[in-house]
Amino acid sequence: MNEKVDTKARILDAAEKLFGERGFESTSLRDITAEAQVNLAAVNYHFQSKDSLIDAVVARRIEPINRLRLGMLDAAGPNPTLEQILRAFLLPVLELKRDAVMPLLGRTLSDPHQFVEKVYKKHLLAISERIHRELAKALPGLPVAELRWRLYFAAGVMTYILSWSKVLPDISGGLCDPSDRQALIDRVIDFLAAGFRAPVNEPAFERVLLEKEG
Amino acid sequence: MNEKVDTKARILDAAEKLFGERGFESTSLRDITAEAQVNLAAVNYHFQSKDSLIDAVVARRIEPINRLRLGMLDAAGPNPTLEQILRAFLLPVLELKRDAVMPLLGRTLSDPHQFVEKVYKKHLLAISERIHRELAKALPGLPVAELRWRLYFAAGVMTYILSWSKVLPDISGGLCDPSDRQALIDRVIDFLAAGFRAPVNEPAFERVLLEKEG
DNA sequence: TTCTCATTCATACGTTCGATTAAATCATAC
DNA sequence: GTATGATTTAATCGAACGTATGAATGAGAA
Repeated sequence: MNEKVDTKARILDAAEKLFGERGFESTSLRDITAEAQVNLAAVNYHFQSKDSLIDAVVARRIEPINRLRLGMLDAAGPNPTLEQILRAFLLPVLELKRDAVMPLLGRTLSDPHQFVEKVYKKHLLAISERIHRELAKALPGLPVAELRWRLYFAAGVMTYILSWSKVLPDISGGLCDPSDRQALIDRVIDFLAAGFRAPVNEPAFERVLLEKEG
Repeated sequence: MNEKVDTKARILDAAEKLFGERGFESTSLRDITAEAQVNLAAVNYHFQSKDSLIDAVVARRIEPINRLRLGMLDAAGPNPTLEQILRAFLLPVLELKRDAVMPLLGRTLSDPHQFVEKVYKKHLLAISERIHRELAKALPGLPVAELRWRLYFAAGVMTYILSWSKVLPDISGGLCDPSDRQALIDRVIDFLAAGFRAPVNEPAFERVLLEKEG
C-alpha cells in the first residue's frame, strides 16, 4: 500500500475540472496528467481506461447528490408538496460548492458521447423514477404523459443551468449571476412549479391519444 | 463551373446527419465522406476546414429558422402576447420536418467545443435580444433580471428537447413522443407561459440586488 | 540489510485524425 | 478536337490520441 500521497485524487480533480471546461472527448489524458502533474501512465494504472475514469469522475459527484435527493424526499414525509419535490430534485445540484462540479454535471447530462449516455442512465434513471412517482402523487389531476413531459422540461432547465453557469454572467450582461445559489434555487422552483401547475391543453392532449390508438 | 451534381450538398447532408447523431468532435471527416460517398479531400476542397464545414452545416439550418422567427414576431404586430412570442421562439425549431435537423441543433446549443460556442453566439445572440425586448413589453411588471433568467430557462427546455428528441420515446416508455409537433409546441408553450407569469419571489430578488450593490 | 510489491517513470506502439499534394478526370468554351 | 479550368481521386503528411511495456523508485516486512 504505497502511494505518492494522492495521485489518484489529483487525477480525479484534474479530470473533473477539464472535463467540465472542455468536455469529455476534447480532454486528452495528457491534458489531465499535465494538470494533475502526474505521469501519463498513472491514469491507466489507477483507472483502467479513459472510459472508466469518466465513470469514476461522474460517480464521485452524482452519487452523493442522489443520496441527498432521496434523503430530502424521505424527510418530506409521505406526501411532499410540488415545491418540496422540486427542491429535492434541484437543490443538491444547484447548491454545489465546488465550482468545477456544475460544469462537469452539465457535460454529463448533455454530452453526445455514447458512453456518457450510459453513465447518465446508470446514475439518473432510478432517481428520476422516484421523482416521477412523487410528482404523480402531488399532482393527481395531471395526465401521466403530461407529467412526463413536464419533468422532462424541468430536467432541461436544470441541465442548461449546469452547462452554462460559468459563462452566464458574461452573456447576460451581468444580469444573471448564478453565484447566489439560494436565490437561483428559489427562482427555478417558482418558475417550474408554475409550469407544472399550468392547466392542461386538453385538445392537444387528446389528439396525441387518438393518434397513438389509430 | 463543373461539379458532380451535388457533392457539396451531399457533404452537408451527411455532416448534418452524423453531427447530430454523434456530435461534432466524435464525427470524423472520413465518417462524413464515407456516408456521403465522396472523396475525403472533397471536404477541404469545397469547405476549407472541418470548422468551416461545421459553420456551414449549422448556418444552413439556423438562418431560415431565425428569419421565420423574426417574421412571426413582425406579423404579430407591435405588442405580441406572451404566447405569440413563445410560439415565434419555439415553433420554427420544433416543427422541423427533417429528422436530422433537431439533433443537429441540439448539439449546437449544448456542445462544449469552443468553436461551436462561437457559432452559437454568432447566430443566436441577435434573435435572443429581440425576443428579450418583446418579452419585456409583454410582461411589464417583471424585473429585467428575472426576465433574463426565465428566458434562459426557456432556452434550456428548448435545447433539451432538441438534444434528446431521438431517444425520448424509448426512455419514457412511449409516453413522450415528439413526433406530434403541434401537440408538443402547445405543451411547451403552456408550460413556459405559466412559468413566465409566475409571481416573483420578492425576498430572493431583493437579496440579489443588495448583494450586487454591497 | 534484503526482499517484496505497489507505484512512478520514460518511452514507444499502433491507430486515427485533419489537412495537403499532384496527378487524373470531366464539362464546357472556343 | 483541343484547350481550359473546375473537380475528383489516391496517396501521404505530421501530429495527437489511448494504451501498453519494462525498467526505476520507494516504503514497509522480514
